[in-house]
Parts: sequence; C-alpha cells; structure tokens
Amino acid sequence: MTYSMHETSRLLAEPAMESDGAVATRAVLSRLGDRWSVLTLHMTDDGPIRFTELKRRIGQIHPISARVLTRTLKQLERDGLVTRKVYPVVPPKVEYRLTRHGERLLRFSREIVDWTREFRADFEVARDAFEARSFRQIRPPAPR
Amino acid sequence: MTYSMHETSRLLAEPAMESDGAVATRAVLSRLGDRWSVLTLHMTDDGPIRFTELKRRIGQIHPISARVLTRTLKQLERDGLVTRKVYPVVPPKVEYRLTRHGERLLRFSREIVDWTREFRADFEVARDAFEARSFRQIRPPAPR
DNA sequence: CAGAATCCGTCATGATACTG
DNA sequence: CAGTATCATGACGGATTCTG
Repeated sequence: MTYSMHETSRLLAEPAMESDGAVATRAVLSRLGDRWSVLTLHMTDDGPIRFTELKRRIGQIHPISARVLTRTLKQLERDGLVTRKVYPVVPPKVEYRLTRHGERLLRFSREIVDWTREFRADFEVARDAFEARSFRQIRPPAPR
Repeated sequence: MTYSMHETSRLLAEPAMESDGAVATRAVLSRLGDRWSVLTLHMTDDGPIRFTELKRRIGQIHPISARVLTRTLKQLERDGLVTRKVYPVVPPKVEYRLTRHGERLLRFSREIVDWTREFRADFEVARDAFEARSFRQIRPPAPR
C-alpha cells in the first residue's frame, strides 16, 4: 500500500477483504444490508421472544417464511448478536433475546434510519434526476 | 398493526417494506451491506477522483472489475451520495466526489467499523461456539 | 411449536473481451 | 480513459411440504 492508511481506514476496506480480521466487520455490515436482520433485532428488543411470536410480529409488517426467519436468526446467533435458549419441553419452546452487541447494532440502525428521514427529500430528487438522465440517453427527445 | 409503533420503529421496518417512503432507508442499508460501496465512498473522500484512479486505489485493497465499480458508482450517484462530472474532452475525463449525504453515510460507516474492533473478540467466541454446536448436531460423539 | 427439506427466481459478484 | 457486453456462479429471498 503506497498511501497512508490508519486503523479505521484499513477496517473500512474490510468488506472487500478476505483476511481473518475482516470477518466481523463484513458480517455486521451484511446484517445491516439484508432484508430482515434489522427488523428482527428490533422485534426482539422488548425482551425474550419465541419463534412463532417473532414470526407473527414481523408478519404484521411483511410476511416472512419460517425458512428465512430461521436463517436470519441463525446468522444473528452465530455472530453473537442474539442468544437462543431451548427449553426441553414438549411442545418445543425456544426463546431469543438480544446480546449487548445486538442492542448496540440496533442503536446504530436506529441512528441511520432516523437520518434517512432528513435525507429522503434529497434522495428522491437525486433519483428523479438520475432517471431523467438515463431516459435521455436511451431515448433522446425528438429534435425540433 | 396492533402494537404501538412510533416513527423510528416504522422506519426500522422499512427494509422489509415496499412502500414508497421506504425506498431511501432500504437503499442506504443496502449500500452499507454490499461489498464495495463503503470502500468506494472512503476512497472518494479526499476530493474529486477519476474512474481509473479510483479503480487503482481500490485495487490496492482488492481487485475490482470495471463492471462492478461502474455499477457501484451508478448506485451511489442515483441515490445522491456521489456526483459524477463529465468533462467533454478526449480522452474522456470523469470526476466523482462525495455529496454531503455521502460524507454523512461514510461517517456512519466509520463509527460502525470502529465499533467492530471492540466487538471482534466476542464475535469470534460466538462463531466458534456456534460451529461447535453445529458440529455436535451433525456428528454426535460416539457413545462410549 | 420450531423448525428442516426441497425447489425456484432474482440479484450481486466476477472474469473476460470489446469500444467511443 | 471510462466505460459496455457477455457469460458464469453463488448467496439471498420465497413458497410449499414435512417432522420430532
């Protein structure tokens, strides 16, 4: 590397890296980017919650299949953002709850989401202008 | 919706929604989650930068194809995070620079990335424990 | 209840070759 | 220089069916 890179800069590069140290950063940003993780963290924030209740709550926003919820929870558990507690009873009972790291990530999500409220107006202007430019390129206005 | 949901909560649900108002939130989180956007914002932070120089700088971290860099920049431009300025000269000259919103998103990225440094140790413990549990399930220790 | 198994469609990533 | 075109792969999202 020919230009200086302090520690934060190096870490910013991590989403594009495959080194061992980059895995955590990559994982966290991936969770922010996927469709369900942030909402799942949010719905788990009130305290321990069971699988079906979580599926029901999320479903009030948008339907989620058991398959996708399971995978989302597995990823969050694997990375230490939620814990999974199994009660050896029948029928099965499993409770999910946030770790302190999960709570921290949720707070980051909230900050970003709050910011998008201010950003929204400019965002839409940019999108419209971009679409207009694309349109001109594909289909130039009839001369005259 | 039967449970109360203030504005931030509603927005947290956005990555899973398709409503018009959810588009900006969804777009921002997607940028954080993809492999190249954060690094591209970071490399564009010093001032205006041309396509090939950007490709070269990012390439020092990890090779990026022109196709992928182009798409990354188009997304960032479309959403008002970078501007693209074309100079009508030959050979072509195009300069990219961050908007204030792009700078803001980059600051969020840095905060999160900094946090993962503290998170990293617990993250790895969680991953190892998770792998150990998965292994036991697939291949239980031979009894006796 | 809390998932696992199966199958499918779409999108992001990526290598390679070509061009105004 | 700054891209576009083409083709391939794999992860993610989703519907449906089955089970300890």
